[in-house]
Amino acid sequence: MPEGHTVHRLAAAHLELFGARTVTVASPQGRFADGARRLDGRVLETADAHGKHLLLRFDDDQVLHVHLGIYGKYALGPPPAPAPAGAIRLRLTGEGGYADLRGPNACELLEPGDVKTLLDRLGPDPLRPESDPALAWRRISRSRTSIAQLLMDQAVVAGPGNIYRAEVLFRAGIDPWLTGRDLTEAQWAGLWADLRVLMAEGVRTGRIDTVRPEHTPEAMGRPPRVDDHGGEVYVYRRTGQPCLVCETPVLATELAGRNLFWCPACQFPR
DNA sequence: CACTCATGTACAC
DNA sequence: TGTACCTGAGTGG
Repeated sequence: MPEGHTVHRLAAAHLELFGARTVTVASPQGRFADGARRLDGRVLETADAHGKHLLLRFDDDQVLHVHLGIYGKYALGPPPAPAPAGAIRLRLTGEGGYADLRGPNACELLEPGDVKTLLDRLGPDPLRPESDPALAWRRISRSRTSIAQLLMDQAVVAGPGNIYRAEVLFRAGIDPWLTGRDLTEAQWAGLWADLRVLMAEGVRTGRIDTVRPEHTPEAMGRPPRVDDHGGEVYVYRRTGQPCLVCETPVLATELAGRNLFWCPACQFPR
């Protein structure tokens, strides 16, 4: 379930489970057998998330790059690791526990130059304190592309995915089809600040909750509800259901191959 | 069992 | 714009 907050949690978890200790590395499924052999027995030195990319650096300066893509999943836990089940591309085991990786978009060893290339093509990550939102604004303010599409472009902003995209636009009351160049700088500042808040909370809790206290079902006098992805949201995957603020049915459409959800009343009529 | 869908990206045309 | 990648969960028969 990978948006940026998940990957930042994974980085922290890797340091906690394996940091500064020897790690056993295997590829039970076999598709990362060569890489696993090269990493086996090394010490994990750093674990970092940049947007949705996880970078694990080992004591011989080898860097493992993992990107979960849309299917990828980690299963982490304390020892002992369970008998391998299903297609496990990568298994790390150590005294602290185990980490099983399935279905990633990328699981590969990177040369130092590759790491730089990777990081250079990412926009600022709201979860990294040093990130500069002005770098994103430079591209957004010149673009004729919709803000909805720009928010999913990892070269513009690194980390947000389809849920944060939909939710942050809803919370700001912004029409998803507003173009980058028609967005005001103040609106961008607001979106960035909200991404920082929401995603940091996502790192803390491991879920995506975006509904403000005044709009919770309890506060609105409605029956309680749980969204199927585990958190509580305004519009993501709520097609046809009443907007939590104004009760207008939530709309959905496909935009650049992904589902986009929005409230046509709270976020401006088209 | 078959089929659909998914919090993503890269490349082809 | 379309399609491949890749795995599991959910649904329907």
